[in-house]
Amino acid sequence: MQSEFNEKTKDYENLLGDFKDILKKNNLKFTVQREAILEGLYNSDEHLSPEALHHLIQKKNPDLGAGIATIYRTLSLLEDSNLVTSLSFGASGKKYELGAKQHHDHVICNECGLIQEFVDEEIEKKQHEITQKLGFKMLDHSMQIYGICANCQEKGI
Amino acid sequence: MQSEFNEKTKDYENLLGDFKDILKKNNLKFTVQREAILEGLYNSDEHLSPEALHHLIQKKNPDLGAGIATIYRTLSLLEDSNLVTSLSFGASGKKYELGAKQHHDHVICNECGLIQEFVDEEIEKKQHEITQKLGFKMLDHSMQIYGICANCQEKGI
DNA sequence: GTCGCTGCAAAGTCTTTGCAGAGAG
DNA sequence: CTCTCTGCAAAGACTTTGCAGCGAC
Repeated sequence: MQSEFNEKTKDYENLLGDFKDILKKNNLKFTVQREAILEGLYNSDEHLSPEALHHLIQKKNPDLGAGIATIYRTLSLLEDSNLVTSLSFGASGKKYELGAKQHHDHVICNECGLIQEFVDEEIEKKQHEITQKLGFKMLDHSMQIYGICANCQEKGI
Repeated sequence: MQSEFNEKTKDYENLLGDFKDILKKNNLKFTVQREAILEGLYNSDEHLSPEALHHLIQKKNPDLGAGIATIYRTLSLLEDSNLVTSLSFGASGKKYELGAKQHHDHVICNECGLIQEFVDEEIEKKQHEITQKLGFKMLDHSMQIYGICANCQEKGI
C-alpha cells in the first residue's frame, strides 16, 4: 500500500515474515520445503505450474528432494493464505504466481506461451462500476488477453 | 458479421447451418450426437462442464445414450471451429459456452456460483490499446470478476 | 460401399490422500 | 516430547485413446 510502483519491490524478507506469521497463526510449521517453494515463486517472474516449480526446486536444492505432493500441498496452503494466486489459462492447467505483488492482468501469447503483465487504472475503475451496477460486491477479478506477441509475429507464424 | 447487437438472437437454424458448413469443409460428418451437443449448449444459458452437458443430453435424449467420450470429442471439435469457447474459473474445471454469441465477460458469485455476463465497450477498447502497446496482436480475451451477488449479500453470508 | 463416428472400457494425466518416519516448536 | 510435515506410492478425478461395429453421405 505504499507506492503504486512497487510491483516487485516488496522484498523477500518481508514476504517471508508474512508467511511465518500466517503459519504461526494457524499452528503450522515453517519448514525448509515451504521456504524453498516460496523462494522459488519469488525468484521467478514466470507463472509456474506445480510441476515447473517442482523442477526448479529440485535444481536449486537437489539435496532436499522435495516431493511433488509437498509442492501441491504448499501451493494450496499459500493460496488459502492469499500469498499466491492461481491462474488457469486454457488447457494448459493451473499456474501459480505470488499474490503479494500489485494487482495486474495478463496478456498471453498463443504461440509461445509468453505471459506479460499489465495494469490499467481505467479498466480497474470500470470493473468496479460494472460490478456495482449488477448488484455484486466485487472481491477480485482476473483478466486475460490472448494474442500473438511481437516476437512470434515477426517469425511469421 | 451482421449487427453488433445480436447477443442471443442468432437463431438456432443459423448456428446449425454454420456447424454443418464447418463439418462439410473438414470432411466431417453431421450426427445426432453432435447436434444434441450443439443444441444442449444453445438451450442453456449456463456455462456447462462436459459432465453437466452429458447429464443434460442424457435427460433430453435418453435413447441416444451419448457417451461422455463423445461429449469431450465434440467439444474439442467445436472449440477448434470457434463455435464454442471454453472457460476455466479457478479450480472448478473447464466450462463451455457457445462462442457465436456476442463477446462478453463474466461476473461470478463466489458464494452461489451464479454467473452474469456483461459487455463494456470502453474496456474492450482499452484492451486493444494495451495489447498494441505491448506489441501483441490481440486475438481474444476473457475477463472474470469475482464477488458476491446481490442475493447472497442479502442472505448475509 | 467407404470412411468417419460412437460407445465402451482401458490408458493417460494431473492432483490428492494415507501412512510411517522425520523434524519443528 | 508432541504434533505437524514430508516422501513415497497408491488412489482419485478428469480426459483422451483404441477398437470394433454403426451410420452419414
